[in-house]
Amino acid sequence: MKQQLVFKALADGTRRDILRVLRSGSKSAGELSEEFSITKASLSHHLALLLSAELVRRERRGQQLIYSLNSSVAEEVMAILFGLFSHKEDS
Amino acid sequence: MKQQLVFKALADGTRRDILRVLRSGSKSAGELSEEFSITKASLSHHLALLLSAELVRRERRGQQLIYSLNSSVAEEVMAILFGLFSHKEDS
DNA sequence: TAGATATTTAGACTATTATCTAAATATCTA
DNA sequence: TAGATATTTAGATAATAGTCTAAATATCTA
Repeated sequence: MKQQLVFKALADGTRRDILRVLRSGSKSAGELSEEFSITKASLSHHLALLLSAELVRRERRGQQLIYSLNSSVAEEVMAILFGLFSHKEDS
Repeated sequence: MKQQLVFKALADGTRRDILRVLRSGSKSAGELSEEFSITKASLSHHLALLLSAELVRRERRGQQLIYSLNSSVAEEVMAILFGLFSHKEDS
């Protein structure tokens, strides 16, 4: 996991919102775009960043590209946060 | 806690490094600056962002300003990540 | 209180990022 | 295969962010 990519990806509110929307189930790019007031092109840009951070997965279903959460990376992020904030002598 | 401030603060590698350095104990701005190759002014800028996100605390000791971790915010961040990545029907 | 030390603030510059429109690519179906 | 649909990519633009130097502020001490 590339730490810098993950934290940059999480830094944007729209991208965090995308993750929240995907909590209720996988969605195509088009379905996702209905939830946001930005253009499909901008949304695609955000999805590309989430993908490169491996926070979401993508698979093609016919003409559609379906996006879904990749929860395993969340666990890694939390492990890093534990590392950032736990005092050294504590553990 | 202001989510946007926290995630923006964590998005920069230097700031994450500052948090890591502070794991081994509180440090003054000057002591911190010895660990980094940027100017004191730039470091001060990063510390201001970490402060505004409440990821660190600051107290004055004479001429020095001492910075230390604020671990409780880390727990909040992790709770948010759980929220972002856990599937809705799971819980 | 004057000078030294510690740190921040102000202002400028450059790089990165979020957004848009227009064009390109991929897939399906008649 | 032509046209329609779904999505991404390219290129441009405006806002944001990281860094620097120089100046300002706060505290200590002789």
